[in-house]
Amino acid sequence: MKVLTKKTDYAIRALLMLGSRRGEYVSAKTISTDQDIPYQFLRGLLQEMIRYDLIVSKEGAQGGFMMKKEPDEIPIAQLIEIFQGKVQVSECMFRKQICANRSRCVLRHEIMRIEQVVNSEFDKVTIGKLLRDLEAANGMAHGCG
Amino acid sequence: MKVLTKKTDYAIRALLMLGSRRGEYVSAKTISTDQDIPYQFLRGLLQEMIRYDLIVSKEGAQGGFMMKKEPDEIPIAQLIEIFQGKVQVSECMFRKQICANRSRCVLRHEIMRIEQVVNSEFDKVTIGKLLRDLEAANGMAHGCG
DNA sequence: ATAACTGATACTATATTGATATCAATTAAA
DNA sequence: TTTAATTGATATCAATATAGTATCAGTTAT
Repeated sequence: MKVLTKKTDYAIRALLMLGSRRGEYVSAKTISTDQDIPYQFLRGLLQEMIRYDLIVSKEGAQGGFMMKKEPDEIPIAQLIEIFQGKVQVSECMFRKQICANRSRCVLRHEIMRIEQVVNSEFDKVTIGKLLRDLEAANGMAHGCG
Repeated sequence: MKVLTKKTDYAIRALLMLGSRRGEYVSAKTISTDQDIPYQFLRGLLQEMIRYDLIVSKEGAQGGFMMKKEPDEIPIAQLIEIFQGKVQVSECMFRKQICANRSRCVLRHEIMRIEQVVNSEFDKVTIGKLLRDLEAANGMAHGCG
């Protein structure tokens, strides 16, 4: 079970790069080369992130992409939602048996509870937090592990 | 993002049925009809669960499947692992940048931490627990929600 | 004018998920 | 002892999701 798909993974990496170079426009080509992300695939992801107001773009020569939102205001939960759809553990799996009427369904509650835990974990980790972790790691004797 | 696939969902329902009729052999056909699970698909799932020692089978007329393990010893984490593969948030997404050497990678740690939280949640919910929830729900004024 | 860019969109390939079909072997029971 | 109900094993197929490529029009700094 893969929790993060390539799309989300690439998007996070692109945002980390933009986050570390705030105020400049960074081209898709630069991000693609630097982060080793397939160029056209990345273009699509960047467009999508514009639609969600996470970044802005500038067309033409010397154009590129730039962070719009604060890094701390971008939890990876949001990126997962954008690129993989809302986290849903399952539809009420017990409907056929006892859930003619759903809201009191204790089993559903159990499942929803997990859903919330998972989501809240992904909410805690923001691009801002990852950027700070990254800085700290770079400060240390280089190479990790 | 769908956390439980049909396979896992069906497997849980099948186990709940076997769990509520312990000591008897229940045929795939009965489970299929009762739980509205595609027959041949279910057969495959049951075979898989035999391989993992969760259930046993008896061939021939009046044959079927029966729980082998204690319901409390079957966390849905295990079913997810069997039918969807081990939960892995992602490969170290930052390798290219700083993770020539992985084990000290703080970012990787962040990701692994979430992985553990998610897994531990799915570990807490066992077939046994769901069976008790189910009983409690059936005891209440029928229909939930 | 031109080269470096993004916007938009269509397309292809591959993998995963969900489902069906078939036939041999086993067993309870008529 | 035949038959119907069943599992074991395996092959195949369809639908969907994921990953990646290609193309062309429009914009802008130089």
